Amino acid sequence: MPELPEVETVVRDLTAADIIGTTIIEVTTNWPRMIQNMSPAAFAEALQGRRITHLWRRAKYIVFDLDNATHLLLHLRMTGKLRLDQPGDPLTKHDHATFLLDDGRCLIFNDSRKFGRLQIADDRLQALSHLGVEPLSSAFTLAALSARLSKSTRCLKSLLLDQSTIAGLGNIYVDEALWAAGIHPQRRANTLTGAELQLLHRAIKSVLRRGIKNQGTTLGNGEANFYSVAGHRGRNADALKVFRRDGLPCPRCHATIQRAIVGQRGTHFCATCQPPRA
DNA sequence: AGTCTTGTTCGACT
DNA sequence: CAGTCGAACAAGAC
Repeated sequence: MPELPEVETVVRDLTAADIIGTTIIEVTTNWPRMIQNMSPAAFAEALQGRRITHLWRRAKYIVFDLDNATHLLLHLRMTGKLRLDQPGDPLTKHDHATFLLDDGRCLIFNDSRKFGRLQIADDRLQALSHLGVEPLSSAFTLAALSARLSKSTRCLKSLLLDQSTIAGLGNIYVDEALWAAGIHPQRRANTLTGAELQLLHRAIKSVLRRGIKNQGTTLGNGEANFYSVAGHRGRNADALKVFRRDGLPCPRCHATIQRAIVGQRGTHFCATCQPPRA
């Protein structure tokens, strides 16, 4: 599933494909609910003739800055994918939006589960204001993490998945970070010790940086998996220590990795390295 | 055929 | 009221 490292990989691939500087000529969509706050006709009209001036990521959002100071926000949710087609390439199943560019290429948004969302924002700061701190930015300090966690009685994993706390973590990287830090996912957030907060702070940055370096995590071969712009797979699956490895030995202590449902999400951990209580 | 999965939003509960 | 929790969304994988 696209989390921060996967979305960052998509943005880098689009940038490398020289999408910045192109102009959107024509827009088609076929699933009205994927466009937020706007009719499909208004959405197409807002984009046609607009030049893409910059491209960047905030949390799991892809942001296209446009030449009239508006922004196209795209969230891939669980199964959204982008690809760049050459003229004449056929559409495929689950292609839900097309953006014809002035160089003849076509940016295609494909999403088998239709959970992905597109949005036009006049004010990007307001549109993204619900998001918490960017975990690879200088604002993500140990003090910032400690302040947020110490104010909550919530189960730690649920709080880390909350995008208004730390923006960009998802199920894979939360499980990996908690294993790296040696902290049980069901600990209450405000019960972490100073030493545990420091371990978690380092672990979050570490697993995300490694995910980006490996160009994202692609598990299995189904279409629900992550594929970046050129259709290439991420290499980070080999770096995972616990995610979807239940029943296999823990890489650190060789105890069997457990799976449980925490906050309605499949959760993988080592009960020996990550004891229930500190 | 039925269950599970996933990120985010929204409504309900405490 | 604020914080927390769980249902809902959609459709492929198994």
